[in-house]
Amino acid sequence: MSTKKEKILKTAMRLFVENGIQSTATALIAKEAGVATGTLFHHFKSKEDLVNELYNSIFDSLISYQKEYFDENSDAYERLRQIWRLDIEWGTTHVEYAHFLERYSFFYYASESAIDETYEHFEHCEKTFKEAISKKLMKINDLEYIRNHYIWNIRMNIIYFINQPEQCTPENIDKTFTIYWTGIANV
Amino acid sequence: MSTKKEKILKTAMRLFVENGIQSTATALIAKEAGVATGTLFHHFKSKEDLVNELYNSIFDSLISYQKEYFDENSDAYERLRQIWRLDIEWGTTHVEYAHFLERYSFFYYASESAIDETYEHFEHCEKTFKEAISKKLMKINDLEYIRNHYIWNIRMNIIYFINQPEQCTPENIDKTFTIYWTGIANV
DNA sequence: ATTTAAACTGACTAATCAGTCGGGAGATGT
DNA sequence: ACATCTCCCGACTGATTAGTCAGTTTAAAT
Repeated sequence: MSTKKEKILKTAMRLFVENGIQSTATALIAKEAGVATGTLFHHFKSKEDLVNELYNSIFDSLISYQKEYFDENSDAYERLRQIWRLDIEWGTTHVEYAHFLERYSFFYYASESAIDETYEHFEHCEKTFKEAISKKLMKINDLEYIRNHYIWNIRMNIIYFINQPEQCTPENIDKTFTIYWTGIANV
Repeated sequence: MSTKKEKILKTAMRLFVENGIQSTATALIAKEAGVATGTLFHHFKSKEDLVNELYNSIFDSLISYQKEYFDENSDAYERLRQIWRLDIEWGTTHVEYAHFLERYSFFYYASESAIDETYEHFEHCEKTFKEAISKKLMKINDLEYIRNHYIWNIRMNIIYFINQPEQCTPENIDKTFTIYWTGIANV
């Protein structure tokens, strides 16, 4: 990939996180990246295209991080605990990515569930949720609820740990999962 | 208040919720409200002014709803249970307001904690959180965490119940609070 | 050395935006 | 009858935006 394209992507992400996607002008991205506006539109056919390419690369980073460390051969509780930890680890070590995902999900905030769609592609999450439902492991057996509840709590914890990095220890991450699980688990 | 001003406020809220605050043009608000653009800027000195006036009126609605039913003379657990229920009741019976608050908090998304500031004025929440900390009622004794955890879970539940209105019964609202409390409560 | 294609440039355009302004309509007070 | 006020109008302005285009540079291929 050309150096200029990389610079555009990097600068765009920084500006999107700093000022929001809508309020970042393509001309500013080009200027701060040290290229002409024409160059930006040579590599990306539109601003939306640039935004989506950024999103896809970030989403790939998250997925590949998960895939690398995820162990399918464990029970539902352990799998949820793993994904929880991996998500928070990834978010707190890729701060700009995590912030971009928050921005992006709002950029495409059409319906209320759009925020969740960001994460919906995790089949291993969905599978685990469905197993939890069929085994009645949780106090509520609505997939929609379980999904939202899990994702929102992870997002909340990522933002918390980013803001309080000295609190971000394996023990504390595990503690937050215990809070989650103790609440949702049946009996 | 003049009829036209009311119409502008009502139309603006609808469009802000539908398409976002930034992507709603003042000219469109005026057109859909059936007034001239000059009339809009006669009643509001700027678009930001209009947005803030909307926010204040919605926030007042939430506060007065809380004040009406809130009982200060109960223990921390009971007070959190009350606020939880009142927030969700208010959100699910004022759907457009709830959505506007989500939009607004993102409109002013400067730092990551800006979303929380939406609710920060609830002194009765803060007081209860501090009591919970001093009495060690919760697994975590960081005010920042307790606040975020509580607010994010309420927001999540409001959006869930708005999307699944048939689930929105007093029993289910209480069930969601039990999930919250069972998780966060100490031992 | 010549051709070819991709990367790159930046002035430019058409559209859109928040906000202005000069004036009209109607009500109230004197 | 006159003055004054608020409400209201909509054409207009200046700034900003995403995206274009005609032409230049660079580098690899023949």
